[in-house]
Amino acid sequence: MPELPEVEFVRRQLDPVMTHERIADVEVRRPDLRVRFPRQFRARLTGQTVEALTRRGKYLMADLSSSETLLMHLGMSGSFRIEGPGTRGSGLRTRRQHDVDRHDHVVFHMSSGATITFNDPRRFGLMDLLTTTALARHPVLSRLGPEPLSPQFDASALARACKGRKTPLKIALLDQRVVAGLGNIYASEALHVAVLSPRRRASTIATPTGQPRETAFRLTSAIKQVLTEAVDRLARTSYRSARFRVYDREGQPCLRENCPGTVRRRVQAGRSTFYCPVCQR
DNA sequence: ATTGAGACCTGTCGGC
DNA sequence: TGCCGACAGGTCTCAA
Repeated sequence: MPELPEVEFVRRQLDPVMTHERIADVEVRRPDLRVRFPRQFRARLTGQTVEALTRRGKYLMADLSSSETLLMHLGMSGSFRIEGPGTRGSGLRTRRQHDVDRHDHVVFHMSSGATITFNDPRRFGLMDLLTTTALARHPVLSRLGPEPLSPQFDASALARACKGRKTPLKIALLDQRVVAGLGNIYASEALHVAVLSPRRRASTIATPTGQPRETAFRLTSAIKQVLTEAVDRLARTSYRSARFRVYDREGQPCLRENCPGTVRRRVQAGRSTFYCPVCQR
């Protein structure tokens, strides 16, 4: 479920229970997530204070007093449950106690008494513990593209990253080295806002020398708009209830003013893309 | 160097 | 009801 807006939402949920708080203990119930847990995971975390909880793309990073960093990724199905002092348990509890427990892989016991549980049925998530140098050299993190909501992400940056790429534009947007944090939903959404076809070559938004064309400006602001809206909506309405422009709306009318098109689904690189073949060019 | 296909793992949903 | 395939919001690896 998690793309940048959802990960940012999770970060904001965790921040008050983690930042400036001490980790009293950690239970690892199942260490075989996408990446096997590092050695001494529990020992290296226990007793540490979380100094800051930040996000980069879809990654969460807890800076520890030991100056190591706890790196976390939610994969496809990861979530955190916060319980204990100062919190009201999450609705998950009532639903499926059994499945919830079955996929609880890591439990952080904070010295405040709060408990933070990482649950991930598909186990595509990851947790890792990295020194400052290892973090800077991390093969994925060090190559992440700009944060889409930062000033560093502009039409020039996007055009440069897309220059010469023959991949369909939608696929380029999913490449975290182009821009960090877009996923399958918001890539489709942004392309619809920008009125650009997901099928056109990525290189077409740049000139041969990598200068941004008008389409690059449109796409950049569409990405910012779509992500900002989603972050704001989550902040107001605590999860779900999302209404997308095209995602999962196959066969339904295009919502663009005066567009007679019908939303279509097509598979690109093994993933569903939703778009309006009439207005998106 | 790019790019597509398959793999990873579990759950859910619709059709027969 | 039960079985089966298709599909799910992410990423990695491997072969062409």
